[in-house]
Amino acid sequence: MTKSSSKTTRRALPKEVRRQQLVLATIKCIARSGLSSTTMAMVTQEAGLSLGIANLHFESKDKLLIATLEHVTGEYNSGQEAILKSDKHPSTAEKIEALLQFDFSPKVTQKNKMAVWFAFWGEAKSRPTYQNICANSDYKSEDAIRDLFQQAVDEGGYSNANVALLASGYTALIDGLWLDLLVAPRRMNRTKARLIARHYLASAFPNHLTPEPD
Amino acid sequence: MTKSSSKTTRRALPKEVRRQQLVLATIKCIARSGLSSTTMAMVTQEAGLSLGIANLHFESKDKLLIATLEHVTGEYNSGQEAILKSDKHPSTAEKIEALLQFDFSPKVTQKNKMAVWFAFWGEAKSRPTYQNICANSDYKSEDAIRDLFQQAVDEGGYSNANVALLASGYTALIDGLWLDLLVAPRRMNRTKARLIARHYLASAFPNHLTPEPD
Amino acid sequence: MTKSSSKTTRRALPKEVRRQQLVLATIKCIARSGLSSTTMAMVTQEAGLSLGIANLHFESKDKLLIATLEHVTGEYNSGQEAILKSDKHPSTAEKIEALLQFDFSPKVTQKNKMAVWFAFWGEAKSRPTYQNICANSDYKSEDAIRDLFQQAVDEGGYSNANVALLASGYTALIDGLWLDLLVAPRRMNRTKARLIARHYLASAFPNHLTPEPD
Amino acid sequence: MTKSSSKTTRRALPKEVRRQQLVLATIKCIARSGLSSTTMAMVTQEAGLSLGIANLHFESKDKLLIATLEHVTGEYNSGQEAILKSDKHPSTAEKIEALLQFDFSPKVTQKNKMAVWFAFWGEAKSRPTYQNICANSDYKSEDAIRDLFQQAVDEGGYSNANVALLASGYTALIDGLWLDLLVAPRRMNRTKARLIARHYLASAFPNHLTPEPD
DNA sequence: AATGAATGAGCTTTCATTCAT
DNA sequence: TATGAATGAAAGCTCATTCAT
Repeated sequence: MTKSSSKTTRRALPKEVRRQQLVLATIKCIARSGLSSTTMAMVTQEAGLSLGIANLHFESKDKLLIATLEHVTGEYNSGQEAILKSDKHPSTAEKIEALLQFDFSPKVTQKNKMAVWFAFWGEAKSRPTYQNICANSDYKSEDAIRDLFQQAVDEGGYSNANVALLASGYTALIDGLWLDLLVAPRRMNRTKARLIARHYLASAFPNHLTPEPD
Repeated sequence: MTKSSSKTTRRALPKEVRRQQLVLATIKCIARSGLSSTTMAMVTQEAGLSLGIANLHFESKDKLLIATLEHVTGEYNSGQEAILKSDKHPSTAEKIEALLQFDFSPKVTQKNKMAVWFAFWGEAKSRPTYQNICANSDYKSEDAIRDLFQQAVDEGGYSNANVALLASGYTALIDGLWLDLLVAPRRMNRTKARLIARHYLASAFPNHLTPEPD
Repeated sequence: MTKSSSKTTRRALPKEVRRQQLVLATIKCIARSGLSSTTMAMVTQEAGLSLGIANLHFESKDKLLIATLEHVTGEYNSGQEAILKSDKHPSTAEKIEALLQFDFSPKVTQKNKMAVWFAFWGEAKSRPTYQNICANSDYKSEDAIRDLFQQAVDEGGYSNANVALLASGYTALIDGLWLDLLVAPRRMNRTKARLIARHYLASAFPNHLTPEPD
Repeated sequence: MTKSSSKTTRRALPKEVRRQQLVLATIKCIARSGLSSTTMAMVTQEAGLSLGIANLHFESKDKLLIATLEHVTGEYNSGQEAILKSDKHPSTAEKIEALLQFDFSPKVTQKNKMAVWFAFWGEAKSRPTYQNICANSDYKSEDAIRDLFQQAVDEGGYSNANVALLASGYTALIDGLWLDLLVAPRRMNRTKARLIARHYLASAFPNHLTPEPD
């Protein structure tokens, strides 16, 4: 199972490659064993590297974990940003639709990634650093969504819509759906989750979105 | 306070009292330090008891943690059940209103309790025992909510409403709002969260609930 | 060699006894292996105890080492003080003689103790804590010696004697002789060292002391 | 500066130059951080060289440390020898005076050098190699001093002087004074130390030296 | 039923050494 | 010669668990 089975040579690789390698291994380990049970030995073995290397590239376990959290949140935020700015979805309606697809795409709702996400959230209360990273990611995402919703409101003439509240609500709903996807997979699945989210948006922006997918 | 006051009489109670004492101390410790940093020494000190006592009453740390999780989920589930069955809220509309009040009451959204909740959720993926307890609590709650929503639908003539979906959606939204309450307190507060949840319900059951509180 | 071979029972002993046990084991280990090569495992094994116990009683290796240094310096200082205050040596001349005996007594010039002494001196430059303890012990000793010398001067009419200089000189000479005893045992021995110190004192206080022992 | 300047010509020198560079860096590091905390990375960085180079030129850390100790002791011994053999100080009295100046010259009592000296002495008990180097240096120095003292005795008619004892005593006194200079700088300084040493010599060789400097 | 000193497996971290470049 | 990324043994420390009292 150990990634690189070619134990043959000890090859020096660019710093960024090693860091990436270790972060990915960390994600796997957290998903498999949980945050608190993940050890440096586990991570480095998963990466097919030696024990000492993680401290060489990250100085400490804590910094490796933070880098891992930042990787996951960063990936989400930039993915979301890419969609909202993309020319592929010129209209607001298309953007909302694309956001919905993105939020429940296999990449985003990958069990490994979500497990990492929630593992850190679980520790966030007692770890200001985690808390900040999580909160900032949330704020960023919510801000982007609010801008999008504002456009929809401007276009659609939804008279007394509270954009801020809608954005917060959508963000919370997404978080909750992910949680159920992870924790109660027997009752929740991607399709169902996406449908619930769609209903939420359709009820707010009926001119942009139908409650049922076409 | 630490020791049983009367030397002469020893009741059968103490056993359950000790367990309670330890569970409450565990909640405080998890909220303060996180799940992984909570030690037996911490918990017993917080409870004002001796180190050995936790093992005496719970056999192992793991069992104490499980008892703690069960305490928190049980408290929520029975609180919810009490409301839905109570004679104080005879009508469906009143029950929905009461549920909303309950889900964002100070007792339920207490930081300590929520921190415990999410701490375990964070580890759930890699810990089947936690996963089961969390999922079962969720299922139980969702079932109760679905029954309530079914009543509303039966009464209100909401033609093509998907009750299961609404219940899942409401449950997810609540979870997500709690998460934001804990993780992004700068942007989310109880009043706002309750309003978002109310909007969600009002849009599904317009005859039972207004989007804005009276 | 492990001290207590009776691995039989794990018996709780008074805190002070355990600390003493560990400090004595530390002295042996430092003497045998040097300061930097002394490990917690070594010390606890030497004491016939378990690995964890040192941290239980001293919190950290550093604190154990400091306690060890304090033990050694404290022992010397209190031994010296006992002599200078004792009624067994009423006259100044007798006190000087007793000091000389003490400074080269088997107990004080025990290889183990001296090894510890110098091990810490060697690290003192870069470790303020060690430096302070060593310096304070030195100052204390030198002060006591200066008082004694002052008495001798007052009695003996040594006209232009510089008491402070003599005390500093004697202290330095003692330190240097100990060093040679430890480092160059082929050329230095207790008898020779004591003779050198005696000459030093006799040359300063000819009325109190003869250059050769009687 | 780090690299040999001329690409074209490579001299035989560099090898010795590199060793020198590393030894000097080691001295600085030991003085700054202590013997046990000095790492290869530290030393090579201090020298402005790459990590691997120390092993290239010294095979192991231990050999580098030994070379460093030899450098420091060698420097002292050859400095002392130079004085005692020099034509600049033809008379015995002048030689004694010069020795005194040398032993407390800034170069010899440089904090860095003394720190190294005592760092190794501290480990000597448990490290035969260090012990030998230190002892041999001491012996060499003491022998040279004994020869000088013998001359003084021959010239000065100091009837029943024990030259060996005096030489050992002087050596010990010097060591002790250095120690105090390093460890208790608040009470000892070069001038005071030199005065104490001078008194010691003056009391043995009154015809060659006055107790107070001219 | 209660205590807390004692245990030791298991963790993170350090760092001398190696070796592909 | 020279480099510095990579290695992994060995260290200090933590803490769930045990058990004599």
